[in-house]
Amino acid sequence: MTAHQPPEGYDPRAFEPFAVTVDLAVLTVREERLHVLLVERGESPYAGSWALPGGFVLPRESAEQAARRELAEETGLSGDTVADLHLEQLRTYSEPDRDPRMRVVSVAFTALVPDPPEPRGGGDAAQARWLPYGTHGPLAFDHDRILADAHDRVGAKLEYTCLATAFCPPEFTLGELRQVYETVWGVELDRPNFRRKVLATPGFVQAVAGPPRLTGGRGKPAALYRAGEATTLHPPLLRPEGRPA
Amino acid sequence: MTAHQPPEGYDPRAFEPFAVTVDLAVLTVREERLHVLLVERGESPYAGSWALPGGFVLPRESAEQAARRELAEETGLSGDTVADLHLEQLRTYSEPDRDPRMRVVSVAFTALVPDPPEPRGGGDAAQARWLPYGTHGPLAFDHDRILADAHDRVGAKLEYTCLATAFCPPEFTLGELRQVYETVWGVELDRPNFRRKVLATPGFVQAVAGPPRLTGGRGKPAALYRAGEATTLHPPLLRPEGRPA
DNA sequence: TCCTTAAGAGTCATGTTGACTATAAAGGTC
DNA sequence: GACCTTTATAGTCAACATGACTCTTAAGGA
Repeated sequence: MTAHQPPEGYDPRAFEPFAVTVDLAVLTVREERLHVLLVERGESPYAGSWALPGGFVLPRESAEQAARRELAEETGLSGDTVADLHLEQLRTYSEPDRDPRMRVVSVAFTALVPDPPEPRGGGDAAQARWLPYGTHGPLAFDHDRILADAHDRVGAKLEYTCLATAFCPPEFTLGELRQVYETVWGVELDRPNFRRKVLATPGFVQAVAGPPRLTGGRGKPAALYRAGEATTLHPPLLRPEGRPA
Repeated sequence: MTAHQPPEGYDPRAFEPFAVTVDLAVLTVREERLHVLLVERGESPYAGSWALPGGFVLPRESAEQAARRELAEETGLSGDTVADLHLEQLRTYSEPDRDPRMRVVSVAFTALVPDPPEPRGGGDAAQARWLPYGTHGPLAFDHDRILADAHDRVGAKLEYTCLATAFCPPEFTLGELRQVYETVWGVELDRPNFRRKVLATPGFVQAVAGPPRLTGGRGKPAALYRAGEATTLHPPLLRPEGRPA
């Protein structure tokens, strides 16, 4: 078969059509734990299971537009808020039997959100909720794998990009930033070394003028920072041990 | 719209269906230049332009299966050879108007091949050819962007994975491996430092017993190595300057 | 025989990292 | 109020990795 030329007599409409959907792995750090946004399925298949939010790509939108639209609908976030979120294509899942009902090719996205606003279901029934990563049972469809892939990807990208700031509110302390790394990687980092590394990387964070902020309780107040201009880290901030699987 | 539940009255078959295709950015290093496998389009749109090889995903195959099948068909490589190639999903391109004829969502893959066997068109007309990267005019559809994304991705992955060995034949010299880095990154690397770094990374390469091989002409014969067990580089082998755009 | 090319061994100064120590500034407890 | 705990922030020091080199070896070509 030649590139992009259907074989003789091929008419895509003659086949059972492919449905194209988006799935969203929306992650946040809340109370020192990684949380995922999930919806509970009401119907078969997988009725009663948790699933990643998502939905069909409409005829005139791109997969990314569909992802932002679904995210707004399922979380009740405003369009402006959703427009600013860090949204990144993860990969596409296309196994023929991943959905028992029909042929569905799904473009998965990873979204990172700072302060987790409690979601409210959109106009319709499905209630989206934040659950601690790993505490939910098996997810519907191949969503366990999608979620695991998203976690792997985010963990890897923390090493060589400034992605961690996407988990933080506009102004944050270095302790909060360190907490992001510790939570996603599941390790403890040395405070002074982390601080030295972040401040030595030009453009990672920029100091905010003004008084330090109380950390919410104990300890010495911490200085505030904003995300900087840089998007990549050179050299990278590597995980303690070797790379995980 | 609730996750994976079509809205009321929604029937995917009622819409113009989405076609799902794969596009392949097949790269190799030949004569110290990066080469891309391209096919010449015979029909409108973009008749006469070069395009990435690719084709439709059939109803019962995954995108990756379709990619390997298309690759075998368009290069004339045997199924076994294609089965061993390094094939990696790049990302999915889904802009509504990327193909003027119909709605086509394309899953792009990057394939890395070692010694470039001159391809022969499969049973059908399209002649696939290796062209030096950048010497072809504008490609059909959004393939310039796909190819650029593939190049970026490969360049970045050379830094922190053992991917470079996928460009090399089963047994290779460190000079050939260095050539891969230099060609993809477009820089010159210091020979002794490159050697030290590669040999110091456990599992990157393993020495092959036996006599050294003549490099094909000048210079001292070089020892041969095979790809090792490792898949990631710790610490990474960073590009000389900062990261490119 | 001499020149050129590339492999491979080794040196040295610099930069980065991991492990630690110490001090400052908050809240909590008795 | 004295004292403990917690967290931020400033340093120190040794191990390690890197970039820039030099030098030797072993091939082909003129």
